[in-house]
Amino acid sequence: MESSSTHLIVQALTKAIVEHRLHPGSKLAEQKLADHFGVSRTLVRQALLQLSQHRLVTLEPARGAFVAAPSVSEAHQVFAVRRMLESEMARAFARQVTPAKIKALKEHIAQEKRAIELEDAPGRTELLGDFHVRIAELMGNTVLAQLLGQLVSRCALITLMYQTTGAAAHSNDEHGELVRAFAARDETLAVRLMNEHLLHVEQNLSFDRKIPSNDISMALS
Amino acid sequence: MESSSTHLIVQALTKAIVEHRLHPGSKLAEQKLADHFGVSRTLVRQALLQLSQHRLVTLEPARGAFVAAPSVSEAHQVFAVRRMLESEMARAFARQVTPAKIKALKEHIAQEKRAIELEDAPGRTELLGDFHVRIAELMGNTVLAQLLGQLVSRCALITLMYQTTGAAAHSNDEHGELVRAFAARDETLAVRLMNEHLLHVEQNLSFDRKIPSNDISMALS
DNA sequence: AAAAACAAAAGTGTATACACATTTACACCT
DNA sequence: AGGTGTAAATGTGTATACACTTTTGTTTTT
Repeated sequence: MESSSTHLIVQALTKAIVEHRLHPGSKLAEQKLADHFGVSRTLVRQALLQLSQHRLVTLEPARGAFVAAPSVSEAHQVFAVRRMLESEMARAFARQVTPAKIKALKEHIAQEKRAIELEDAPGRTELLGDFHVRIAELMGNTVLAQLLGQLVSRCALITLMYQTTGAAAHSNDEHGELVRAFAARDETLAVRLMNEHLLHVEQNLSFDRKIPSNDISMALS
Repeated sequence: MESSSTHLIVQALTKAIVEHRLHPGSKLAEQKLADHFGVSRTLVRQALLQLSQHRLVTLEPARGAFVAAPSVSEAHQVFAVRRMLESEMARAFARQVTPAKIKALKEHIAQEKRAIELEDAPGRTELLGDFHVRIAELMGNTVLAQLLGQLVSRCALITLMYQTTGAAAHSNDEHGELVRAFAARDETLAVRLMNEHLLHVEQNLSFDRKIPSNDISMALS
């Protein structure tokens, strides 16, 4: 089993949704997607099914697939889960940190900074999210990394891509502080900083936004 | 979209896998399953795709679907994630506990005890796992509840159904202690107990087991 | 007799076909 | 004019068909 064509479609749609090129609520018609990707509806349906499991797409019986539009309550729940999971992840990471890992994170933060300075909004959103996944990867826990990856994607759908450059810079700063706490092996501080960081990100969400409709072929370029 | 037939198949297979009626490594041939459920391969494939996302099934390209056989390393990673997530869940729950919630948990524990006394192995495994999911539900965080549900399923695939009655009774006792800590609103104790409880469950795993092959129609009754 | 090669069988991967539900458009009635 | 009912069109849900790959069993070769 497992066709890589399906995976390509999943990735393309995930990217488009997370980068807000496809807006929440947009209809994802199977035949249109099939034409666009040059495959049959079969593969598109497989992809949509996967995306619905990732909660990036909602499926309505006999009506079709739509880009997910998480409720405010769901958004808060996702962030609550991230705080539970990631504050303890920070503790575990602080316990097993090495110079090489610190270096890797510092390099990641430098990349973030570059994307922010270039006002590359999609790039910086992805990088700011990946920072958290990267920590899990550096811990060698792929289960955690994958789980967190999904949560971060969901948050990206929630977070505004048009997050102010200021807010992005703030996140970047907090990542820096966090790494300093890791380097000092200060568990307690790392836990506190991670918690506060995620609270700040959540607070910066603006939950009052119009959802413009959108054309599939435009969004996928 | 969304056919409930597919969901029925997913549930039936999940139950069979979690209860170890289908053993890790068993081949899940599409046509055989299709015949058994009286549907076409299309729906079976959808179900298998979903199960592979839940990590209860692995898909090998052009070879087919097999009941997942998590490695020892993966098992430890899953438990590590559960400890991170659930210790903080315990803290949050202790903060927002009410008499009604305590009552609900006590009733659940009574059910566990009954299943253990009746030596109902599948029933007790499910109930012992559901205790953790129930806490998330009582917190009103459905995101957390669903996530935890998947992690618990994965653990059930890992845990032995033939877990000794003694180990099951031990888990049941620890659930009771945990609820007492909740009732006393003792955050710190609740966190510690949850951590220790999950460590005990993990330690009781026996990682050296033969995997007998199995017939699909037998297992699904 | 063991190994290699080949043919048949079984099974997966993708496309297409068709039944049914939903949406849309238009004519009809009030 | 506005609302209602009906028919066409559009789209989803499931089954089936067919190409291609893997497996299996048999024959051939050394």
